[in-house]
Formats: sequence, structure tokens, C-alpha cells
Amino acid sequence: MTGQRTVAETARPSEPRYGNRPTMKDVAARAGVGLKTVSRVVNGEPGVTPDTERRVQEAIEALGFRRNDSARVLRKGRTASIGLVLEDLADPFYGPLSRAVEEVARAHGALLINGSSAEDPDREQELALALCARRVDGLIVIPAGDDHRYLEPEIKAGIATVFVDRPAGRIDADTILSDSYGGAREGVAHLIAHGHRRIGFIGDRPRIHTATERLRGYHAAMADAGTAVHDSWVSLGSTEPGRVRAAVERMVSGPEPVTALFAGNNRVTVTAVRVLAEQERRIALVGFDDIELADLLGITVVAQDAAAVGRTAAEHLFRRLDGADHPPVRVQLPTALVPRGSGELPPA
Amino acid sequence: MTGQRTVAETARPSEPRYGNRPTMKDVAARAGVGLKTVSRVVNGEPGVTPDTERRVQEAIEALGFRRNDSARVLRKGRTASIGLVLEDLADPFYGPLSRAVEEVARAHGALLINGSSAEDPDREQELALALCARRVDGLIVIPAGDDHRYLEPEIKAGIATVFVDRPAGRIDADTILSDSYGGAREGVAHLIAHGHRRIGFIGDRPRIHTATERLRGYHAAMADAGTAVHDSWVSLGSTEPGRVRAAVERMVSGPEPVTALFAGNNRVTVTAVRVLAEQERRIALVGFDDIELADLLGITVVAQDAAAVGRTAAEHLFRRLDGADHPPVRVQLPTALVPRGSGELPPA
DNA sequence: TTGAAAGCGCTAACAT
DNA sequence: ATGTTAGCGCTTTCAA
Repeated sequence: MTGQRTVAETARPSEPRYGNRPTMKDVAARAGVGLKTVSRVVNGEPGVTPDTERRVQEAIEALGFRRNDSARVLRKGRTASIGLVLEDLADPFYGPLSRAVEEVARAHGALLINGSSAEDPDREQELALALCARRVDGLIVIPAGDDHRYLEPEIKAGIATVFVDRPAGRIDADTILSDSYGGAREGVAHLIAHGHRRIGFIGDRPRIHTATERLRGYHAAMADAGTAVHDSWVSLGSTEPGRVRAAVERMVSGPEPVTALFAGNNRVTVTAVRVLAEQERRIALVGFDDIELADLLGITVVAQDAAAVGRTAAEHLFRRLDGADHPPVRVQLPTALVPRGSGELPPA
Repeated sequence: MTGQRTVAETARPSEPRYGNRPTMKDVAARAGVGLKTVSRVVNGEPGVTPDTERRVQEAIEALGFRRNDSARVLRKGRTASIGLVLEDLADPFYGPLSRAVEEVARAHGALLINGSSAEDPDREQELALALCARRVDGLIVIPAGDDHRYLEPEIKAGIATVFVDRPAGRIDADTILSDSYGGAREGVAHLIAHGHRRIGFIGDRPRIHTATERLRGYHAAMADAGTAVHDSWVSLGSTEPGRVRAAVERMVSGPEPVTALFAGNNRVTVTAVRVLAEQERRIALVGFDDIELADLLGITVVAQDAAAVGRTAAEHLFRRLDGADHPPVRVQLPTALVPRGSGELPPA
């Protein structure tokens, strides 16, 4: 039989104390040394005799002690973590980007906290501010909204911030972009060079900066070729498959059917490929963003290097954290046209 | 000219104090109220008159105050964050999984910190323990190593832990798995049903649990069909394209060439598709894991639902955090065979 | 080489 | 309704 349970045994302390984990104080008591000596051992600071160190280590082992970084952070004022607010981690473009950021963070001894905004400006703000409340040392934001003044106090208070893929709205800050305008212009020019004049453009919602930049590139290339753009050739909106499918079907079958299509991003490209595969006529296609297995499917794309974008952003961020205080920079990374067949088809 | 700088002006306080951000104390002073009143307002606690609340809000605005969650965490003993240790965020399987975990975490008001182990057991441990030091409330681990006793003190100390995709090594813990054995067996049986007997298996390193489970499924299906397995038909190792390419080329051209191939995961499948596309003979193929655009390429796969795996794991984790204390469970999620053409080719 | 005391910014418990 | 005090677990400072 076990002994009777007293109230004192059953009652839980009202303060969780991290599940009753041992603290440095507990280790110090067990090792028979002062608190600061434990701190020295845990942090590898000099000034501890081998014998003392051994006793402390033993106590640490015996108690299963692990330093509570929350307390450390509070005292030191640095969290050794950075935040990344992106659109959707499940999107194949952001996985490699996030991983690249993580690698740079790791090289600087920092952890990465990321969150998906789901393209919702409110959610972007909620996430970014939550990360600021945790006092991340720096923040990388792929904007969903177009007004980032809410970050001004945070930036002023010392949270280094870099915007990626789309520029910040209404504040001046470091920005890393791919050349959406130039890339789209080159892609459309490629179709024109292969004899197309009736070229459709399907892109993301006009709220998204990259969408309008790519559209601008499309218009520039069409203007270069002296080709007037028919209204029905342009469709901006959600990248949800249903909408893209409808847009493609309309464009290839309307009164002024297109002979080629430019897809504004990876999700549009994927749906466009599916729909075009069902068509009788062969429609040429160039897509923005590379996608897995595009080589096997012969899809011509304008590729941006997601990992390079992430790496560049993170490197800038840590340069800021290391004290760089030059005026905000805007870096534009080049894109690359990768011909694989679909963009070289002649007009039907 | 600016005035002379005194030492006092130039000297920086030795303690960073978060870039001199205002604290509740500062807000209290400015609003002419007590510290606790500010805390009440910030946390939306009752017991503050509208007028007082307004004055506090004004002070908050004016000072650009934002609550320091580090201090809050230290005091409350809960970080409202969970950790996810996975293999590689850039792998298309983990993006959706991580996103699904994030959504569940968000529903519970928690943030997600993730890290990539790069399949390195040491790095897995380093990451997991770093997360424990930050006192994440819970931990989801996709194991790279096969000994997780290092987590025992942490789990005992109250950090809820769920293992995903592969079982924990040498400790008993909640585990969420896809049915690797059953899925592979079904996939190989599918090839057998289409007339194949000489079937190759290319998988990940034998250290990876899913790799050996899938191999076991392969052997079971072959045994069911009464077919002896030739040594040269099985190749386990790195999923790096060079190695996989060599393995495929060897199998399709050796003395006992295979007429069909089972690819052990998404990376192997991708490379196998590329290599098989270069071959004269049509080799049948079934791959484990679905991949983007596989429908257009007509690749037959055994699909697992990455998002469902992530969601299930996160839900179990939060159930534990909410107090569930049943013995460790092991959940096995079913896979689905998706015929798309490549797995239905007859033997050459 | 070692340790005691103060304090990081917040919340819980207890006054008033 | 509001304020005061103590303390979360650590690092910093300074004294022994």
C-alpha cells in the first residue's frame, strides 16, 4: 500500500515553473557551489577549476538540467531568432526560400520562426507583430498587404526588417526582389520571336505587386512588337485552379483566340498546363517561376532562384544586425529564361 | 556646429534593454497610473474604467509600446510555441506538412518554430534540444537518428513530444506514421498484377525507417507472387540524383534487366522518371509519394497525405498539452494507390 | 577562483 | 477600481 495522500501532496503549485524543471539554483545547491559558478560552467566561461566544473557537471547530469533560454533572453535582450512571414509554406516556391533563410540563420546561431499569411494583409500584420512581441532580432517579410506603417515603431525600436519578393508599402526599407518586369518582358518577347502576336496573360490579383510588374513586362514586350493588346487577352485574379481554368478556356476559344499564353506564376502555370493538355490546338506557353519536372514536360519558364532570394535577404538582415546602418537598399535579382519546348511552338 | 559630446552622452548603457523600448513601467509613468493597470489594459482584463483605459491607450500609442513576450513567457511558464524538426523544408513533402502543423498551432494560439535536420542525427539532436531550451510547449520530430533517449529528460520535464513519419528510437512516445509497408506492398502487387516479375526497388538509406519498411513491403509482395528477388534488383542508398541514376541504369541493362521499377520516395521517383525517359524500352514505374504534375506525366504513385500527417500529429500534440495522459499511441495513416499509366505498362 | 546582490519586463497574489 | 510587492531563471556587476 502506498501512504495516504495529504492535501499538500496533491495540490499543484499555482505557478507552472516549467513542469518543475531544475534551475541553476537547484544545480548550485546540489553541487554545493554558488549560482554564478553554475552559470560559468553552463556557458563555458573561464575561471572555474576543473574539479569544481566536474562537480557542477555531475549535478547537471543528475538533475537533467537544461538552461532556460527564456530567462536568458529576457536578461540579454537578444533572442537569437529571426522571423519569416511568407505567403504559404506549402507553396513550392517558399520551401526552398525558407530553407535558405534557415541556413543563413543557423550560420549566425539563430533559429527561424516562420508563419504563413495566406495572402491576408490582416494575418500578415498579426503575425509580424506577434514576432515583434517575441522580440525576434530581425524580420523578413514577404508582403501580403500594401501598407507596412504598422512596422515603423518596431523598426525604430531596433528590429531589423527586410522585405522580400514584393516591396514594402508606405515605408522605406531594405528590399530584395526578382526582376519581375524584366523577366516577364523577356518571356513574352520570346513568344513574339517565335511568331506569336495574340498572346494571353494570366496572373495573380492586381493587389500583388509581382502580378502587376509582370503584367507591365507583358505590355512592354507587346508594345516593342507594335502589337495592340486585346482586353480579353489579360486576366488578373485569384490563382485558384477554377478561375485560371476558366480564363484559359475563354482565351483559347474566344472570338480573338490566343495562340500563346504567358502564365504569371507557378500556380497559374500548373493549371494552364493541365488545361492546355486537353485542347485540340497546340498553344504555346511560357510560365513565370520554375516548377519541378518542368523539364520532362517541356515547359518553358522564366525562372527565379528562390534559394538565392532567401539567402540574399537573410544575409542583408544579418548585416544589419551586425551594425550596418547604410540607407535602405533595393536589390533586384535577375531571372533566367529556360527554353524547353512549350515556348518555342509556332502559332497554330 | 553640434554641441560637445560628453562621455555620458556617448557611452552606451551596457545592457541593451531591447533597443530602449518602452516598458509597462514607462507607460504607467506617462499615463500616471500603476504598473498593474497597464498590464490590465494590455491584456484586456476587466476592472479598468473607460477613462483610465483611454489614458493608458494614449500612452501606449505615444510611446510605441509593445508587450515584451519574453518576460511574459518567463513569468507564465508557457511559450505558446511549438517546435517542428523535419528533414528539409525545401522538400515538397514537408512544405504541406509544416503548413498543416502551423494551421493547427494557429488555432491554438501558438507559433511554430521549425528547423531542418538535413537527415543528420547530430543536427536533429542539436535542434531539438535548442527548442527545448527555449521551452517550446511541445515538439514534433521527424527523426533523422535512431536513438532519442536524449529527449527523455525533456519529455519527463513536461515537453509534449510527437514523432512523425518514422518511429522514435529507444523511447516510447506518440507516433504518427503513414503505412509504408502496406503502401509499398500494394504498389508492387500492382506491378505484379500487370504481368511484371523482374521488379527493381530503389530506396533511401537503410538507416531511414521508411526505407526499410517499404523494402519489406516490396519483399512481401514479391513473396506473395512466389517470385525470388535477385540481389541486383534492390538498391538502397542516398537519394542524390547521381546515385539513383546509376542504380536505375544498372537495373534496366544488367544481365537480369528489370521490366518495372518501384521508387522508394519522391526524390527517387523524380530521378527515375528522368532516366527512364531516356531509355529505349518502356519500363513500368510506381513511386512512393505523390509529386506535382505527376498526373500530366502519367506517373502511378502510392500517395500519402502530407497535410493529413501534419494535422494529425499537431492535433495529438495539443491534446497532450490539454492534459491527455493516456499511454503513447501509434497512429498509422493509410496510403492510396493512384494509377496514372506508368504503373500499368506491360512488361517490355 | 568564487559568490552575493541587483535587475531584465512581466504577471500573480495580495493589499488598499 | 487601482496599486504594491514578490519573483519567474537567468546574466551582470562588483566584492571577497
